Amino acid sequence: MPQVPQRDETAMRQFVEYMGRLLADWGLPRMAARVLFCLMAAEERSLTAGELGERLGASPAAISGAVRYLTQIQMVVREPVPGSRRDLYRLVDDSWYEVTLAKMTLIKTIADAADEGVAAAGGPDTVAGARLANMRDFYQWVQDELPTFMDRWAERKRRTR
Amino acid sequence: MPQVPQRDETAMRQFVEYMGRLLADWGLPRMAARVLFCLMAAEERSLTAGELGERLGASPAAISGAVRYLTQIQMVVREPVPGSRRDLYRLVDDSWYEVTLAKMTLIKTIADAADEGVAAAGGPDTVAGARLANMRDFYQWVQDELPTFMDRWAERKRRTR
DNA sequence: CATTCGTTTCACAAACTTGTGAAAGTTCGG
DNA sequence: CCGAACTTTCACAAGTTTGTGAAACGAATG
Repeated sequence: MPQVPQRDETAMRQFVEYMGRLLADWGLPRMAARVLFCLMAAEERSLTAGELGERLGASPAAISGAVRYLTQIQMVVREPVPGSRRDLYRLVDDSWYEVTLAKMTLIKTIADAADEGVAAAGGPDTVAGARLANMRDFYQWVQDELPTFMDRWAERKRRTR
Repeated sequence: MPQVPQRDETAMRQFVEYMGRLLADWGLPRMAARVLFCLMAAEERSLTAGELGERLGASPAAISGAVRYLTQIQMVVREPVPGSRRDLYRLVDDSWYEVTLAKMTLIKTIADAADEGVAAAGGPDTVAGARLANMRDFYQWVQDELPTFMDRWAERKRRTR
């Protein structure tokens, strides 16, 4: 007889902490990353600030700051519950797809900055200018190709659904 | 008569600082980022530690730490000069392409971690498990597509050369 | 073999991040 | 309205990161 899938709470807590650390390296504030994966790991569709604090062993203040950040970058939505003081926090669908796209805006910034550098160097025919132009072209190209790249994921997901 | 391209030292110094800050946000140690762009911005093919320190207004100690880091991640090579105490530091060609690829290994790590999460959640048929499986699939797909993506850049560069 | 120039190492100081406790603010229930 | 339940804000403490000065180290030169 097949074993019914069993949730392993201990492993889950470890997972949340590990993933939190990974995404902290990626640039998210640490507590925000932990809250994010607490939501990812929850069987519930949404959690209150109190529940988050309890599960993570963090103070209400820390949770407050974290969810503010996460709603700011649109990975989490706040859902006020009518007739209650608690707000519910829910993950935004496809937020991973979105946040990865958002991260990529930095690439455009880098390409633009490199272009400034080319000008300051005295144009692309100087030694430094050529180096910088090369860098600019690479990141510009990545920037241009990204939308198509991401569309392919949307396409694939549509097909396998 | 066309104006000869003129290097603007002031703009260049600003560019180095600005780009340094951008890449510090990207995850590089700040001083390493500044050294990197000091090299990018130089007309010379390579610079000594002393020159780097002078141009950046940083101590020898700081330069030492920064170049150690940069050689570690293979964005810079140290070229000892025979019959001299000074080492020269030179940018590695195509290092931007390379470093971007290297950055992407984190994606694989994230996909693997997400897969652990699916198991801990009790499989992809649980609510949390399905969420995590979705995340895993996205990053796994990106990971799989990246080599092809980067090959297209190499291809394009070959054509436009 | 001593001197000098250049680089590296180490301990410490300054600045920044991050999370907590406590108090204030808000919203619902009586 | 008053009290209770949550949440947010703020000042501060703890932990990290980052760069400096000083001393040690190593290599070339006379």
